[in-house]
Amino acid sequence: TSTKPQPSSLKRKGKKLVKTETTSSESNDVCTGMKSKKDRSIAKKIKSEDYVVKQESDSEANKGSVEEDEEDQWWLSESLENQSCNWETLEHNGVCFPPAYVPHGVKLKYKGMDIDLPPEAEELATFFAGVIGSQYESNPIFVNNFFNELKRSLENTPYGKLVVNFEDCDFSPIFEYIQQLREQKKNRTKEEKLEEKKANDALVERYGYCLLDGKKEKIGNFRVEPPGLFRGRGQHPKMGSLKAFVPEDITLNLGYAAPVPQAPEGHAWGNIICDPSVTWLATWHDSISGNAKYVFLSMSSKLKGMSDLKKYEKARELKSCVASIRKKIEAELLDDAMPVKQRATAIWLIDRLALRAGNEKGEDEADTVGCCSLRVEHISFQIKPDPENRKQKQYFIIFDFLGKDSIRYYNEVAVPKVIFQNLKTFATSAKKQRHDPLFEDLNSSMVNKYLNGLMPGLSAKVFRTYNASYTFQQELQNTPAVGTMSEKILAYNRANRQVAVLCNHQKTVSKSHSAVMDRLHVRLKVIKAERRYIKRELESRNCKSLSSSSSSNEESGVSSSGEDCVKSEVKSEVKSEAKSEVKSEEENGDSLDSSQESDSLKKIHTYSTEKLVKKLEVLGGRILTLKNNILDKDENKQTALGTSKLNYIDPRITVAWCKKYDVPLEKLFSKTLREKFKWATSVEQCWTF
DNA sequence: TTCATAACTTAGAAGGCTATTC
DNA sequence: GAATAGCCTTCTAAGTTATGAA
Repeated sequence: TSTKPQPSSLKRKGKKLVKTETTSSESNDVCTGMKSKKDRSIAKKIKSEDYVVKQESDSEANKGSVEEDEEDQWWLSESLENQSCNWETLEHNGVCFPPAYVPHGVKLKYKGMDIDLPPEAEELATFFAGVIGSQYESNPIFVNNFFNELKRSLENTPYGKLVVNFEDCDFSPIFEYIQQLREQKKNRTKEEKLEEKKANDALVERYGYCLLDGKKEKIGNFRVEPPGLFRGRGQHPKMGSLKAFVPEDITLNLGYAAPVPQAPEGHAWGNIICDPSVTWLATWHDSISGNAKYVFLSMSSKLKGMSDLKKYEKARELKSCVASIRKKIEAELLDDAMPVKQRATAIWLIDRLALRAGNEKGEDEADTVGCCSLRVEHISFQIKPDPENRKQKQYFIIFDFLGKDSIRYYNEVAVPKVIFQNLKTFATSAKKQRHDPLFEDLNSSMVNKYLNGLMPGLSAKVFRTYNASYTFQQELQNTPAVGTMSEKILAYNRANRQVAVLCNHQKTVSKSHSAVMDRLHVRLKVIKAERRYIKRELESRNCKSLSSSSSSNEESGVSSSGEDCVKSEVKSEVKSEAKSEVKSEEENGDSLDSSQESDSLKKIHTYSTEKLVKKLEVLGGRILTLKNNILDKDENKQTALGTSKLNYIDPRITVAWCKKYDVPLEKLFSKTLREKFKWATSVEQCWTF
């Protein structure tokens, strides 16, 4: 009999322990003889909890004893040292398979002829009909790859030689069928929706959680990716190819004593291993790239939380030594050796522009670059006179390239002369062509190796985290000491936006953006107009009280005093403003409904003066909030704030800021974010990055 | 040293859900 | 109560980095 391998013997990659596959029903006994005392006690606990872990509601989860809560607060006790072993026991129910394809029988038309497709081809055609209306439909790479797949699926059928031209294919019957299904889905009854929710909840209950060292943890992506046409970003050469689902390719990672879950009917797991040196629960291969895909724990889990905390602590460590690192890099910019000069210049860009490292990419991937993989064609040079001192020159580099996800990076940057000269040398040396690499003596692993020598654990991406968090903290200093909630949140979002701009996090402007902005402007005008009506009403009441003593003067149009002059001036100004307001509303076609207008006017006349003054205050507040809202929205139309909030900004900065400015955390972090950053919520308001 | 790749983080899009508006 | 907007979550593509083998 073998003895249970200790985790330390499993830490090296490639030395994974392969378990003998057993099903849940025969499970627990198989390894009994190998269990340690601790394992046995955990196995018992797991059994008593019925293994299939139940989803707790928020309130139920919070009912745990103080002892349990403290146990959950790993950040108070766990060491952040690198550990070769991520867990001692791990149990889960495997992964959730996508439903098998059910043929619908709707025909493809080819040259007007009905084609009765075999199931595989029909599934492919249905995948394609699913992208009709999207940008992929008209993308020649996508269409070509898809059509090759379709032809391949028809090779050994009577249609193999008939279906040869994509242009002769008519997918509209299948498209219409899909639309019908979508419509049906939209029009589901309450009962149907409830039924579906129940079924989904059951899946989440079965597959959505695992037991890691006896503690229930949420799993991130327990559903295996369903088959479909690959939707690569940018000009990906493989887009439109079939991304297959191969059930037998799935490997599960389970604790040594854990029961092996039953594979779905008719299938078997590809492999079962026990490797506590990794955090994934299941893996398979992507049929397009051959790359591994994994099932990991959710971001609210202890393992992910620890990894996050480590990341930010590493960035803080960089903060403490960034000055000396920069000094060293600046000296190396002038080094005679080309590899050193190139490395220093690249690191300067990674640090100051928050560029990604930039690994080399393959032929079968989209042509995107990062710092080390920049090519001559991606930068241009410009020298301008310094506007403040015409005798001085300003040196500019214009960056224009496609970065991660084929998002364009365009930036005109004023740089020190030495950076300008270095880049110019790199771009023009050895008769380089446009498509040649700018840093031919450099790659990302050389940069990282060097950085690691300057500070243990330092790599290119730590600069991005450090600069993002540091910038955010600095920008937050612009928060008004005294301000309304909306002003504070605007300040927060502005700081967030600075970071998003630095990291070049973009989103496509929504189709409805301009319409939404128009509507907000109209709403603002309406409120302003209402405020003016009230002001006018108050003015006239004031005047009436005055006029009782000087009505003759007013009637004759002659003011008895300078004060009256001013009042009438204000009055006429308000009148004309209100008029122009209404006029511009009419021009926009969005004026107040006339009945509404007169209603609100009527009401205003019946209100007491005190009530009107109060209403005036309320409207003032509303106008301010709306103005901030408009500003925020417009500045934000193209910038995605979420990515930096999720991955780059140390959440402790937000927590401390919220405490300092008395802003509820819920205003800034969604439920998932609060769960993810549980470890950050206990910091004091004086905490700094 | 180079190459391949395992294992993880980071990323935008899509679609669902919910609050708001009419 | 329906329509709409926008927030939030899910999905999975696309990066980075460390490590082992050749």
